Amino acid sequence: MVKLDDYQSCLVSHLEAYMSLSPNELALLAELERDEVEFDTRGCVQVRNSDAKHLFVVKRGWLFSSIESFDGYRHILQIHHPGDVIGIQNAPFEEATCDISTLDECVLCPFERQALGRIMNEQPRLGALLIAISARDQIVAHDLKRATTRYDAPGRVLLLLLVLLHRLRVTNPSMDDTMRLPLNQYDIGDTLGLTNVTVSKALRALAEDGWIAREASTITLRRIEVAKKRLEFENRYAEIDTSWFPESRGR
Amino acid sequence: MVKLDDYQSCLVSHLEAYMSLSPNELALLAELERDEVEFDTRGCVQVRNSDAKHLFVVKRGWLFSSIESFDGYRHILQIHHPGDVIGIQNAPFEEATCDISTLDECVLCPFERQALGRIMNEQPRLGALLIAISARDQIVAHDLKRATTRYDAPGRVLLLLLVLLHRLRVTNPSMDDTMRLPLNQYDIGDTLGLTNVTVSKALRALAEDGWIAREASTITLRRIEVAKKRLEFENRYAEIDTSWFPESRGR
DNA sequence: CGTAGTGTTGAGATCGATCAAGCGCTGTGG
DNA sequence: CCACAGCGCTTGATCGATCTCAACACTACG
Repeated sequence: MVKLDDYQSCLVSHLEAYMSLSPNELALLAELERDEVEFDTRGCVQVRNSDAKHLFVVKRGWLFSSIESFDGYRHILQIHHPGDVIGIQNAPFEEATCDISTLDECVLCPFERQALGRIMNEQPRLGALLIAISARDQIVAHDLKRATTRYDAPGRVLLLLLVLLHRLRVTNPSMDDTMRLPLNQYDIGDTLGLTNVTVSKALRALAEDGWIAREASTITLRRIEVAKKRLEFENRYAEIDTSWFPESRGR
Repeated sequence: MVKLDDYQSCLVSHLEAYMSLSPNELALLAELERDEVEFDTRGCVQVRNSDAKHLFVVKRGWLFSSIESFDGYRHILQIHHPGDVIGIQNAPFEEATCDISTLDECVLCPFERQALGRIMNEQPRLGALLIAISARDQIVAHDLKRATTRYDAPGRVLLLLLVLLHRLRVTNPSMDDTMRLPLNQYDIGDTLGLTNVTVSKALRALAEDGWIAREASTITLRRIEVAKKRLEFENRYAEIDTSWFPESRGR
């Protein structure tokens, strides 16, 4: 258990990138982030089929949701960053539909699933935003799925890098084209339906063709605009249409 | 424009499979289904990047959401059945993120995106259920994505058939193991990341191995329980945990 | 100094894509 | 009634991208 009061809430930055929040909404969000739990690198946060009592706000660190088959294969469904809420799309199910693991040292804020119902009841506008962000993440997952069936290995890897960079920029607007990548090549492979071997070769090819520059676990993207066009990349993170949201409640 | 007042609403059957609805909630739903529009077989309902003003309730017929790349490839994201609401996961975006096309003669009920906000405001419990159903469909999409990267062609096709059968049973509880399949082999391929040729061979292999029986566009599944285990199929349609939903509003 | 985790490289095997030809059915027009 | 075109489906041959298997390099760490 660690207290990090000096951190500005990443969740608030994430949400305020799309909509400015009222004091009441901020107060409700603060409740979600009341408890903090620290997790080690490469640790396990949630096990599939266990009782999914909690959702999590990511305060620090990267995580991923995955499913492991009985023959040992792992499929990574989604990658989570600071400012994300994990578990909204699992809300329909009592038991966790996937494993959740850390890629980093992480600080998470667990909160009860009931809180989601309370938000929808008391501050429906905030509820709509959380739902919309979760829906946006699903669209991103669709984009990656399409790449998985349509592009070769280097194309898939490059698209994933583009997606990650644009996601990070939402909560770090000052970022340039360089990012730290805590995923190893097995992780990337399990996200894109490739093996670590193919990922290694794809990264090498991307570097040789001048799409990326690598240095340890840091990656710089080059020729981003060209890459976006080639891969038909759409930045799903740019904006969220809030025009249909219910009105903010005074209290 | 066609009136079909004698139809029991499939949307209501779909929702009541998971939660019984109050008169107020039913009244709000009825408003969504006020307008009816008929579409021809293999027609276009929505074009990507057009103004996504409407969501749709499916009253009759099958549809699919897809994305077409500029090189002509089509990727099918989701298949829609009577009783579905199309467009909830696109709500965050002003412009449609995908095309929507019919597979059948369809009857749809278009409604304004604002209505979703109103439901979340006035009947948050009903809003939560609609969101939960949309989230469930995303989990199903994840299952199919996993199959796409992990299983060979016959495995993918068989999993898709299992998914479709279980979805149809939600709104037709009396169904047996036979269903009409308005998808052609190109459609199946575009859903699973295969070509029509591979789908043809996969269906043939499945029939030879006794997993399915075919007759025109009708398919009967055999040895369903064994297939479920082999493919680690989970029936996401069985139940939705409503325990966290906000309370029903008296008015 | 040994071990575990990660990344690299190469050789052979495999599954699905591609290409191509042909079949059966349906609707249309002569 | 027949000829024809279009569509969906089938089947076979060849090709290529990725997987599998295996060996090895590098680093961190005890």
